[in-house]
Amino acid sequence: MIGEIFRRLAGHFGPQFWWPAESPTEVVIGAILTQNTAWTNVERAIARLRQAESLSFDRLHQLSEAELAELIRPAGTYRVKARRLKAFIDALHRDHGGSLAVMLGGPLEQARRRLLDLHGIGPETADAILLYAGGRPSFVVDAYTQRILRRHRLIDPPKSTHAAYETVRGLFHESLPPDAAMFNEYHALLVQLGKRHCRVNARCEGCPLADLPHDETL
DNA sequence: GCCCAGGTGGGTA
DNA sequence: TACCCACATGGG
Repeated sequence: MIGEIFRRLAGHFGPQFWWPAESPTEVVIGAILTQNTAWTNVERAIARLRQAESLSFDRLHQLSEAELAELIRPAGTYRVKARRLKAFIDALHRDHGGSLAVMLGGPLEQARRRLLDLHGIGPETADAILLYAGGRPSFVVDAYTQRILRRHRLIDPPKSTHAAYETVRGLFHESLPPDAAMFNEYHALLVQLGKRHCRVNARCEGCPLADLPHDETL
């Protein structure tokens, strides 16, 4: 069913060109800035960093946390995110010689664990960095994905937010070949579906999954 | 004015 | 472990 849903969404929406970042560095910054935040606000913050010629780990390493916070202010929760960005960059230099490729390399679950151990990197941010910055086949599960799968009764109601995340990620990993380009596209398609059709209590008219079993109240 | 957005961590029971 | 809340800007 996971594969069938992908085929339908890809046929219905077409290519997504998701995560329009110009570099892996920008992906990492965007991944942290977008936590619980609309992407338009992230774009403002990234534009300010670019304007200040600070869109690199080396430059961010030089900035004080307060200076960084001021630059990323349009992204919201900017003091929190400045601390999280600093924590990431500190670890990158301290533990991986400043190399993102080294940090994101090695066995996938070990690399993921290294990210999860950092302050401010939860499962979704870790998977977004692995997939979009590292090209690693680590499926990104967001709120849309969880609701879509619940709506179509492909997962049980979550016991906890953590268990729900890992359950959904595991379902995609066991149902699909470990293909980063496909994981990338699939996540983007699920976000499209979530925004366009699969909203809480929304009707399923026009939805490419409308003929599949579902519960519109979820 | 109110709710939400491509979450996470800390505190409390 | 399982909730509850702070974090904060900009758009609908």
